[in-house]
Amino acid sequence: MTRNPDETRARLLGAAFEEIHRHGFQGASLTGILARAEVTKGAMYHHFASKQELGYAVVDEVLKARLEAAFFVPLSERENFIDGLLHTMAKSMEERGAMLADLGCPLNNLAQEMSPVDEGFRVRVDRLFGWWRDGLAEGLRRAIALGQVRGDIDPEGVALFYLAALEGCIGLAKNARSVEMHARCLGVLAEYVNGLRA
Amino acid sequence: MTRNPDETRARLLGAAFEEIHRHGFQGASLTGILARAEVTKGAMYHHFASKQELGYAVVDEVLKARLEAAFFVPLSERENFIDGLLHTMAKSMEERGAMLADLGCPLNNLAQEMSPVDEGFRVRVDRLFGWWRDGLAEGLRRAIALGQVRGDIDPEGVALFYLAALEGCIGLAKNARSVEMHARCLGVLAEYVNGLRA
DNA sequence: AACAATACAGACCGGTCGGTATGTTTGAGA
DNA sequence: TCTCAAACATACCGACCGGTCTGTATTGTT
Repeated sequence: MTRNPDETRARLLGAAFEEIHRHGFQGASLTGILARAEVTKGAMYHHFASKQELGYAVVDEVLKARLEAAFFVPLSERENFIDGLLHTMAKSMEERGAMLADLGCPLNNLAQEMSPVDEGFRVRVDRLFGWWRDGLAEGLRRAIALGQVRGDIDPEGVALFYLAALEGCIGLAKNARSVEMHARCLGVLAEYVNGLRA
Repeated sequence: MTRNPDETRARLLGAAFEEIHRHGFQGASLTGILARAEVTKGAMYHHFASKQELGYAVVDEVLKARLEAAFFVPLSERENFIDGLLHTMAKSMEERGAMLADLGCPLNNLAQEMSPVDEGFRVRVDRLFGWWRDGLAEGLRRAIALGQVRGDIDPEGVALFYLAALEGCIGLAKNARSVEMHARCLGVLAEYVNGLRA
């Protein structure tokens, strides 16, 4: 058996991400994570000090990378900011719509479950939400300067509201197990976003 | 020791609600619930068949009553629907703002945690969300007929979006542990709601 | 080749979990 | 007053939890 510590670590992170996404952090058992990763307990405790530290690493590494791929990258694929924003919504809908309606947003799931329970999770998730929000607000500010977006709006407030609405749509759709509800909710959000154009 | 089965049951429901609100259903231990309720395990298993059934009863009874008190009642305290809606937001903000920014919305917490894990919870929570959404949509339809709200909107879609945004605001504020963020997010939502006026 | 240090493997541990079995007390109806 | 079901109380159970411990195999270093 050839060894590959980096791959072992990556497999643990991937398996932990999926188990946590499905069962929540508290509901995810170490045994389940290890089985999915096909890694033994000894290996896992060699790479991570505890289940908690493994969870933290999932936020810092896996969730961060996913957020970048799902938001920042597609956003930059359009010249116009509003077009870019609508593009991120459409793309995530077609690429991960079923998954989102089924299991919800991994980041927000963790936020809702862990923020009252574990400060370490709360801070880490808050960092990612802050990054996301700042990206939105900054984009809005630039778009206002470029005359793409109305100048009478508060960029920070709208960024916050957009994020809230987006996560809310995913959350409701997840509870209803309905991609159709997800699409419908995003449709109204898209109207709101279009209403921001100058 | 005088006996009072109804009160015992009510105490169990109340304690379960609070423990679940703080730790989530999976994270809430029976022991903790029993300690808070000052009720023994025997008494609890006399009134409820399992922890799951206790949780179901919390949704069907406690959460339902709270939703009625927090939404349907204040909504009907204003003639104009938009005024009523803003009134529910203001009232819940001032009466439960700290609690919401701390622990979030009990109904949505349960939705996010349990819907992928337990179909019984999912269905029950979905029932309450449906009730809420229908109340909003029906109110919007009547308000349109009364000329209070623009006629070019889709009542069901807006109702869904409003609910999503509201829950999203609470969720983000909870993760940030910030009543100020909660207020700010609700402020933008209030602008949106005001924009619905005819 | 010798030696560490790293990377695992897996048995084992104490504790807590939800749940049960059995016994006792209480109070309403006959 | 007697009876019996309802309303509790408590000791206990097996399962599973996260975590540890000891041992072993692999790999880079000298």
